Amino acid sequence: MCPDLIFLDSSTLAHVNYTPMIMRLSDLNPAQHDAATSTEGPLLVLAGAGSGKTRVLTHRIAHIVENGLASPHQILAITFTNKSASEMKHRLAQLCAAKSRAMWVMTFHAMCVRMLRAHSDLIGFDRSFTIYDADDSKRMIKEVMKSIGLDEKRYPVPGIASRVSLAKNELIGPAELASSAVTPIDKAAAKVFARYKRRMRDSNAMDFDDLLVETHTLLTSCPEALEAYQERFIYIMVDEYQDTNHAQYRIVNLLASKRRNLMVVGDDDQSIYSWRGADISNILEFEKDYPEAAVVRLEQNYRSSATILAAANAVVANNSGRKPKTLWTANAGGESITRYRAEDERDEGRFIASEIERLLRDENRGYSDFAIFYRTNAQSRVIEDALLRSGTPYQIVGGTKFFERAEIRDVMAYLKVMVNAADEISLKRIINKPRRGIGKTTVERLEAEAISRAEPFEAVLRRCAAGEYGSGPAAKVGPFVELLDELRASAAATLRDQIEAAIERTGLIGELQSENTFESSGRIENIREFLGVVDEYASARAFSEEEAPVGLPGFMEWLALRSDLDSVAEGSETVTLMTIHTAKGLEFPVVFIAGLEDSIFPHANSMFDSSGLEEERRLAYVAITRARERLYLTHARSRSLYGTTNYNAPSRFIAEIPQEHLSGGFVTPPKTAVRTPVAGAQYLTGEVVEHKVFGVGVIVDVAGEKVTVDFKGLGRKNLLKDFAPLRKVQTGGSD
DNA sequence: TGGTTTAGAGTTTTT
DNA sequence: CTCTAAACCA
Repeated sequence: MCPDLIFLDSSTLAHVNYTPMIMRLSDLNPAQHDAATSTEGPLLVLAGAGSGKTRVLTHRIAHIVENGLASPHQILAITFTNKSASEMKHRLAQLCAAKSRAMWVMTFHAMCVRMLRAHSDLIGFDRSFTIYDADDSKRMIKEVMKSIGLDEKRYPVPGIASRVSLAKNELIGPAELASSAVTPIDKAAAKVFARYKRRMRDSNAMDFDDLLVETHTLLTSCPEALEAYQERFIYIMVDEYQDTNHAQYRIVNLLASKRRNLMVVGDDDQSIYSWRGADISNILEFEKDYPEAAVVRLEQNYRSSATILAAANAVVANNSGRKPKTLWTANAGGESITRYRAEDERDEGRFIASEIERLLRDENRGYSDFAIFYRTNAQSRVIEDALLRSGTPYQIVGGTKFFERAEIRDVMAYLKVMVNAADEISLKRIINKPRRGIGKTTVERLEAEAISRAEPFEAVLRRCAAGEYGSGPAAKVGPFVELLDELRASAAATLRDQIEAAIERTGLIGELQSENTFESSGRIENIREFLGVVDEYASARAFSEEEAPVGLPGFMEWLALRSDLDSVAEGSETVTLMTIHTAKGLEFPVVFIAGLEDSIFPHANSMFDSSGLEEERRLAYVAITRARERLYLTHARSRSLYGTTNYNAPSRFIAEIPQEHLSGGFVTPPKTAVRTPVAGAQYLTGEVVEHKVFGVGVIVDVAGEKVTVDFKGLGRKNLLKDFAPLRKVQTGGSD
């Protein structure tokens, strides 16, 4: 997908000459070599940050194949992200060429989907089941709550959803959750869970958690299936083991229990997803589960300067219950860490922007050398603002997501309904999009009818279209049902043609065109961009496995399991902004960690219990260890958040770094760094402009100092008209 | 039914 | 402060 990316996380690249096509175990240090060649029996690899674990994993797999210990299709390597899966695949392709194709190198969820599709009949789902994302899942929970009369005010949907999700991650079912429920909200969650489960099954849909739960069910209730996989996978490897939840842990154990050639790689100090059900004890207690396990520690860090590593070590040393390990490096001491105490968050942004400009000049660096991390997304705004003022090109990773846009979700809902007629949530989403006069009351009546008849929603729609509920609704619903039939019957030469024709036929674009506003033209643009995603899929699929489903169902599966992170444009010369969670697994020469204040980082909600605080500390450890050469820690004396100003103490994590590694504290930013603003420009709504970072966009609104610009593919941005690096574009259209 | 207004909520989010 | 979603009115 992004060939340039292959080595991005290759922490070892700096010291080893990587030679494609030739596997050289001699390139590994003794511990790495040990981990790569200890193939028989269980193995726990404790891999510190930047210690070359991906390198070990790929060399180990290559070693297994080269020595004929197993053939490629008998190897299973599980990762957490698509990004690390594709990185590993690329590296394997270079190490052992075509043989890597038959291997299962994929995420947990992708593995589950593959198993579930192969055996869907055994677990009572149709092969064409839909994967619901968090938004679909929340809608379903909402519907369930409405149907049993639970008040959303008293029982907030996110609270119910997270309880259900955590239960699933623990492999706890509705009945068990009900029996352990004490508080009203827990009782409500258990009630919702039971019905949710039923409705999901009726809709032939699974959410992300269900993929794990159902796979576990499959493997425990169908011994033949389990045995087949146990026989097949001679060697199993799991990356980021510290982030496995209980369901994942059980699935791995089931698969590995026969041959016991299980290698898990992880770092307990980098466990930062416990709030999502990740269970750190899975790694801490691996040796209890597998008493015969060998343990290898990768303790040499190849990434960071000695100073940065010392700071990271010092911070994380304050946590208790860690696996004992000391990360060391042969790298030079390097620059001391710069601490900057800003007056407020604007000053903080200004400092970061000016330091970037200074290093760019004095150290001859490029923009892509820099990354800015923050604890919460809300912090990015002010930093963006400062970067815009200084004319620094940047990209935000995470943030507003293309696939969360309403118009994209609408298109996807149509496609889901085409694949899976039982998908009620998607059906309800599109029933009145574009507007066809089917309002809330009609939908509610049809829904009640569906429940009382115990029929699928679409069946009731067909009754309605046939006139069972009068001619008025029939006239509205009839054309919709016809549309569905047509979409499902459509045949086209290519997937792209099929989807393009479907979008056209739905009338979504037609409605947006008749709106004829700048916003609607942006939405049309987004829908067109969606077709680009189809092409992206086609090319991604072109050089991957043949076992995966093809056509529209294959595309929908790929869409459901992909993430926005996959499409991050890494080749571009920009500063990168992201949350610390997103930064895990990446590295940059220069790193800024912003907002190091108590109640921001550590976050107020996690500050007052020790497990929460320890996870925040691990987050700090992850953030610090992303830096190769230079590290900046910034905090602000005052910070306004949600309209109120707070005075936060500097983060306790700063105090945990030995003073000899810190410099500054009161660095004054040079004022000269701020670029001359392009003051005085007048913009009118509808004008086309070009932005240094965001590209071409249309002015949607002008209000005082601010202009709102709708950028192609990026959506709307509020910019300061006198500072933003904007330039008027002569032509009328933005194609 | 559909547009407008107002009320409330706002850590982190690999899939 | 700023975005989203439910209530409200035409």
